[in-house]
Order: sequence, then structure tokens, then C-alpha cells
Amino acid sequence: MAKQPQNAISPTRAEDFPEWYQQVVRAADMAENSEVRGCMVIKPWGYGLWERIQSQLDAMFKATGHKNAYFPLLIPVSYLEKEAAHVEGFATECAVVTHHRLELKDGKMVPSGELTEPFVIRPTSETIIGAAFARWVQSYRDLPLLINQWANVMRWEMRTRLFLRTAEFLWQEGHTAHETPEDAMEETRKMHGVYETFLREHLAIPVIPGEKTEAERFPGALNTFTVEAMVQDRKAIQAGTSHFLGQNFSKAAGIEFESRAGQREFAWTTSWGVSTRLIGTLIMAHGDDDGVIMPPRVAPTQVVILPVTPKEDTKAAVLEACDKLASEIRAQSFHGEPILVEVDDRDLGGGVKNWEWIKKGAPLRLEIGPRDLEKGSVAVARRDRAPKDKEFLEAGSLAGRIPEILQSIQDGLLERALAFRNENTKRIDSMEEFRSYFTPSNEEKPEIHGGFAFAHWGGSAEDEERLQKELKVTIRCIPTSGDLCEEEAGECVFTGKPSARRVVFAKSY
RNA sequence: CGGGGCGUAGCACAGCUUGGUAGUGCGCCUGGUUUGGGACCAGGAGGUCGUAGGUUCGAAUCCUAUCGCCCCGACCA
Repeated sequence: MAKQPQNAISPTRAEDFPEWYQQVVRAADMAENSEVRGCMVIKPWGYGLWERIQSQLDAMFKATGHKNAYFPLLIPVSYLEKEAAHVEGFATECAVVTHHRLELKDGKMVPSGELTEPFVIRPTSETIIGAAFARWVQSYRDLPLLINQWANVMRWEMRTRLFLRTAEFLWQEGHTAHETPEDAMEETRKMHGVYETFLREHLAIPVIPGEKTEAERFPGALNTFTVEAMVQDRKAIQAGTSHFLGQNFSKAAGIEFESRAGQREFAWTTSWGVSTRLIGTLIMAHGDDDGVIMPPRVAPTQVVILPVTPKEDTKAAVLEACDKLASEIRAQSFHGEPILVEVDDRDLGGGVKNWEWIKKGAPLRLEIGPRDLEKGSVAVARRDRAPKDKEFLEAGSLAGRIPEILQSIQDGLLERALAFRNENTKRIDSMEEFRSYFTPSNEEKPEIHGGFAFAHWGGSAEDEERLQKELKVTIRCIPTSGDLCEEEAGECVFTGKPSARRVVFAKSY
């Protein structure tokens, strides 16, 4: 028998990170490419994670006063034309619907009824929601209007990757309208904060909250705020955005109201969103060479119980003990919800099942066999430790300890991710250092290199573009809060011009 | 859309240079042996070799076109 590899995923992260990512998504059975170009099938384990993300974020949106609604998938092309920057930003990636009927012609179905005005499949909904807001808002008393939509959107991307960039993806888009610019800006920052909290506390991913430069701004926005995460190839990934749209969209859509002073005024709007990209971020932030590691708070199954049934005569007793433990654990709660536990009693080899759950990243695996029944023990294996690392704990008191164990995994993941980010974040004060930091030593097959560079910047949009062309590095954000936000004057590394603060540079997804 | 690579069983691949009608491993099914572990033995199911043309007595293999996928770039959540 051939010796099994040490780890479940091949290649390893160090060998080939992009390929590792794809293998992990498949090994964890989260999603697969579909027959439709650029569109994925999200499988139960991946969708289960999305549902957890969805329900927890939704609760945070509700707690901040938002209500859910749903708007059409199809947007009249003329709506898009109303905001100049917006059209320019999205035009090239729109899927367009031009017909409404099929006819059988020479054995093939062909479109026949041409629409008088084509629709685009929403790439985002500012315009169509703006049109609704224009109807809904009459008076300052109708404001603020705080709406969120959970939906799918479509952007016809050149190159797609499961979860990170797909033609169709799932997301939430918040859209709000306010009486004053101050109110709208406060909303923009508030939701920016909600994302930072969610990423850190729920997904165990530390992020740098900050503002985008003009070049990276959402088309049509006055300010774009972002939370930037670092994943294990040391690249940055934009995990969530919050935009202050000023009056651009309200003027385009006619969101007008009568103010307290009796004047007709345009509302101040915001929009903010996160997408299924969070799933890709989570995989790349926490995964190891054995697969996904799910942070307990969002794991679709937090505890898996694996019955070990070597002998037929003890099988029934083992299964019974597993079910009993499962219901004890289910009675416990973790962050206010019953613990999600599953007894995997499928008729498969124990090793196979064990490795499946490792690859899926279930936070805790519990094994109960005949010997455990005699000794009153349970073998406990944590996903944040080595696959063979098990600890035997006392069965009677185990259920009560599960919440604290899950929390310790949750905390450990955040600490580990934070340490990784800090190790790969560097203050840089010279151009030479900057260049060498972002230049791989093997041009043919670039190894994992670079990280976050924290440097002074006083350049223009053109300088920024040049930087991207030369080194593939962009300004990820100008930090607005958090431990990496410090106001300290200095000189731009590239131009020597004065700079009020350091900004974050990185290669990105 | 540019540069590179690749489409052969559910998955990973070999075979192609030197054309002769398809193979290996994993997975799947059946039976047996095993059992604190990604098991073993035996038997079995499964492929018009991406698609369409062409050359040829004969094409997975040679030629042309086309579609799709992956990696790198441009674009982007």
C-alpha cells in the first residue's frame, strides 16, 4: 500500500497557492464550476456557510435599523445611463437581455420577440432602487430610508474564480437615503464598522478599515470605504465596501424631498455590500494544507460526532451514546444559538469520514468507540490542531465544555490571522526597499512574497497607475481606524512630497 | 482581448512524436476478509478520446477550424 501523503491537499499553499485554493474548494465540497461560463454551483457545505454569514449579518443590519426588500433582477438600460460615472464603470461588464421569447426554428430555439428597450441583468442596484426611492421619498419625514436587499447580481468578468470572482454572485446591498450629508456619511461609516466587526468577530479575519483613493472608488461615489483583509499568499482582498454617494444618484433618479425649511432638496444616499467573496476570503485566510478551517461562529456544522464501530455487537451502544452526546451538545448554546452538531453515521470507513470533515473544516470532531464507552471518554480533535492530535475528555462533562472549546478555536484563528498579517506588514521608507519588497525572486513562477507595505504617499492618480503597471501594487486604503491607523507626517516614498499619514500598499485580488 | 498551458471514464492522468480502433490509479457496484481508522482480495459497471470538418484502407494519435477550461496580464466585489 502506498504511503498516504502527510496532508490532504496537493499542491500545498507554498507550492502553488492558486491551485491549492481550487483544490480546497473541491475537497471541501463547497462549490463547483457549472456548465454556464463563469457561474458556479454552490454545494450544501458552501451554501450552508453562506446561510450562516447571511443570518448573522442580517441580524446586525436589523439591529442598526435596516429593513429588507427586494427589487427586480432586470434594469432598463436607460436607468444606467442616468449617472455618467456609473455607466462608465459598469457598461463593459453588463449582461444584456434583448428578447423575451423563443421560437423553434430548424430544430433550434431562437429568440424572436425583440424588446423595445433592452434590460441589463443587475450588476448592482443603485439605479433601480434609486427609482423606487424617488417614489417613496416625499418629505424629510420619510428619511432616513434604510433598506437592504439580499440578491444575486451578474458581472460579465473576463476571468473568474470560484467565490472570488464569478459572473453571477450572491450578495447583500444596502441602500439608504438621508436628509443631510452628515447623516449619510454617518451611515456609511456605521456600516463600514459593522463589516469590520463581522469580519473580526464572526469570520475571525482581522481587517484594515480605510478609505479608497479616487482611482479605486466605486463608480459614482464620492467616498468609498473598504475593509481590507490579508490572505495567506500575502495579497490583499477587499472584503466589504461602504459608499457615500452624495447626491449623485439622487439627482440621477430624482430622489427629492421637501425639507424642514420647506425647500425641495435632493437626498443624500449610501450603498454598502458584501458578497460570496467572503467565502473565498475565509478559505484563503484560514485554510491549511489539509483544507478549509471554518471559524466556529459561521461553521454550518460546528461539532461532528464520528461513531467508531469496529464490532457489530457494540455498534448499537456506540450509536446510542453518540446520539445522546449530540442532544446534550445541541442543548448548549454558542453566541446565543444552539450548537450545530451532526452525527456522521454513514456506512463508510472511519478514516475516510474523518478526513472528509478535516477537509471541510468542521471545528470539532468527536469520536466515540467501544473503549470510550467502557472508560467514559470521548476523543476530541480540534481542526486548528494537527489531524492526529486528539485529546480524551470525560464524556459526562464534555457537552458543557463545548462552547468554551469552540470559543478558544474562534479566538485562536483570529490571533493566528492577526499574527500572520502583522508579520507580513512592513513600514517602508525608501523606494528601493519598496521595490524589493514587491519583487518576487523567481520571475517565472513568482513565489509568495510581499505583504502590506505601510508607506507615505503624496502622489497623483497617474503616479498610482504607474505603480500598478510597474509592480502590480495598489493603494489598498488610507486607514481610518484600528491599530494601523496613525497620523504621522512624513515624505512620500515616490515623489518626496509631504504626506500626512501612511497608507497601505499591496498586491490584491 | 493579449501571452502560456490543457481538453481521453465521476476525479487525476498515461497513450499522440513513430496512425491499426483505449489504459492506469482513485472513486463507484457486488461478494468475501478486515476494523480506533484515509484497509485488503476477487469480480464488475462506466469512455462515439471537447466539437466539426479534412487526409487515410484505417485517426485519441496527422491537418484545419471552432468551443471550453486553467495560469499570467488588462477589468473588477
